[in-house]
Amino acid sequence: MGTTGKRPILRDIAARVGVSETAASFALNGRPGISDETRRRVLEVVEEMGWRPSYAARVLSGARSRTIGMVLTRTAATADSDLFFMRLMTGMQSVLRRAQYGLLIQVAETPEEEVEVYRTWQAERRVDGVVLVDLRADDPRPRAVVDLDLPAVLAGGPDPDALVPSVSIDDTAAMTLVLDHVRELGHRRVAYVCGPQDLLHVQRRVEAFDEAVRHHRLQQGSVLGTDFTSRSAAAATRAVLDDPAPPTAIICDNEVLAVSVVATLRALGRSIPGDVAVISCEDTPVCTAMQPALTALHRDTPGFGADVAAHLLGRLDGEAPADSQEQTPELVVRGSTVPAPA
Amino acid sequence: MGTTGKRPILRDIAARVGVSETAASFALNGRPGISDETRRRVLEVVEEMGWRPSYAARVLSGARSRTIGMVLTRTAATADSDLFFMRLMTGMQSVLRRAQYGLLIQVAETPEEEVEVYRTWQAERRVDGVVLVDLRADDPRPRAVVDLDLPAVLAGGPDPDALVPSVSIDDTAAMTLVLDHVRELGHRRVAYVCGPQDLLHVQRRVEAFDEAVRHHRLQQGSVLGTDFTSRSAAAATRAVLDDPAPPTAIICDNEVLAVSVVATLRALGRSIPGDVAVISCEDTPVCTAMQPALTALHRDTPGFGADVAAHLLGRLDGEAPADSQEQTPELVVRGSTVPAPA
DNA sequence: CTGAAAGCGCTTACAG
DNA sequence: CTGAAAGCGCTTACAG
Repeated sequence: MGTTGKRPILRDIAARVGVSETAASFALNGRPGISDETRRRVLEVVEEMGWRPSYAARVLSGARSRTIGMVLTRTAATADSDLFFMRLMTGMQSVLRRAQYGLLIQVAETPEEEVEVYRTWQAERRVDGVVLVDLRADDPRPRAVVDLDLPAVLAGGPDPDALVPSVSIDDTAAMTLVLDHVRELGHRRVAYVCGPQDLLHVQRRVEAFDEAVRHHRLQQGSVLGTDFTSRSAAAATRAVLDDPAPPTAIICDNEVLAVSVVATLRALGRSIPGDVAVISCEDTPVCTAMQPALTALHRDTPGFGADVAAHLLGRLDGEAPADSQEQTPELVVRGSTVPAPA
Repeated sequence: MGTTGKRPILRDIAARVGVSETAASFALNGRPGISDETRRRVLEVVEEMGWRPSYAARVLSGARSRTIGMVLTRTAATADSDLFFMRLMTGMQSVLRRAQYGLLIQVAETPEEEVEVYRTWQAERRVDGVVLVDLRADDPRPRAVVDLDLPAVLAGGPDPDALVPSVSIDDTAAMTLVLDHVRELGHRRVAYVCGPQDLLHVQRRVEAFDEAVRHHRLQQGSVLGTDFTSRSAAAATRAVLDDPAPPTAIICDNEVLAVSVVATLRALGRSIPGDVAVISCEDTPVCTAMQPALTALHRDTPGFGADVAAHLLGRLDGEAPADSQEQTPELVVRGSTVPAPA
């Protein structure tokens, strides 16, 4: 038993004020033709009776659902991508909240299941738009949302087929930043421990890495694929250190990989950064807590989420689809590449 | 322009089949009084025309919203709690998805703002129930959801006022597990680096720790509060090691604190586990990637989320409110407390 | 400036 | 076994 009696409806408000339901509705929605006095009284009674519009009724009579959907397809889930999602969501919320939008979350197991969720959401008119993440090669999702007429924005693009507008991070520039730092320190043999290459953002980074290696004629530039697990990163590290000319710097796609690489190097008797420098392409609290702290690419993921949400809301308000670009992440140099002055 | 024409409504289905809208509705909702043949034809045409019920229309005519709400209040946000939330959400989804429920997420900045979100959700009939997390001392939320008549379940309880049923982890048993392990290894001086003590689950662990220290007459049992940041954990570690009889084992509330404690110990020239053993009360990929790997309390957070969701759905189906208890986390012993045999 | 009426797309008593 | 009608709680042309 709550303290609330029966929930008031608009009719109750109108009756209490002594006007028609139409008048009350107009007053609330700021439409013309209502005297200031009436408007004031309506708002007063609404406040007094604690009325709030029924969401379903509003949507049924044509209003937007004021909900954005996001599906997380948990293939290769990692702690690191979990962090990324949380930050993305938090950032999106900062914008959505102001616009009175909610965020509907669904977890799927395959891209096909994810597409099915979009189909349902659109058919039910349950969301106004969706945010796509982790695009892969030959991903069915952009085509699907276009066919469904479901407004969408890609968080981390671009979409190679240009079907869905995106908010992108310049992966090439980010990788260049890392390699410039490494080269300036004099390293000529560099390895890159990356994630699964069917992820387009991994692909872009690998291409940028390869390109830089060629351009600067580095002596070594191995790309070591992993499935984002510590185990695979450890195996990759052991393998590459067997090389007669092993790398003196190792770039890691994220923090979990970096922590594993560091541990493996130590187990093999290598010191950091003395023997091998290590860089993480993702900055998390663990990077600063380690000893030495990890040099890392730092990006403002909540800010990224905010931009993604703003972009999508803009589209819903009729803005033309357009790709936008985030600021390049910044490189935070720490002890894993440059020893602290004694 | 999608490939879809106009979205069909139930009337179109009924017309196509040649029955009344009522008949079509009854057929779809498995109500009696419809011939098998009619039912079959309705389902056939629904499939053929790709009809799905309008969410808003259904809710407006009395159906449940089939949505569960969860508000994250980001006071003292840490990477670790982000991981926890993601896993909780993922686990909840595994149950919600099967029940055709969605999860609506909102981020708030204060408990008061969180309560306001509940008020709005309930007034709009936007969710059927909510999941509460991170209860604090004198938390306004249990009272609020009760007053709002909003079904709720507390993830990680119990609620001291018993207003809201909970799914709990036995924090006392978990802490006992850790201390038993540490005592078996012969440690008599133990410190506990914990989170903010206004969090009830932290409070419960601290009490269990204190109790065990008294009961087993340990020589030292310092509780070191932190705000969950690496910085505060480092400071706490330095401080306690200045003690004339410093701890030989340090228990940490989570992985971020543990990583920081390990780094600080190393910086002070202490070896792990030789000089000091370290335990994390939260197991994440970083715990296994470190060298030595961290002994940690491992719990099945997705499973916990699944139980929480099932509990809430049960309440919505009329089950009596009841507290339930999760399995005690298990202790995974690794190199940070016991050196690997050479 | 305001009111009576229809409509959004379902569900569900109530008659037949 | 089936149909006509009312209702959920809003919004919005359309008359006055």
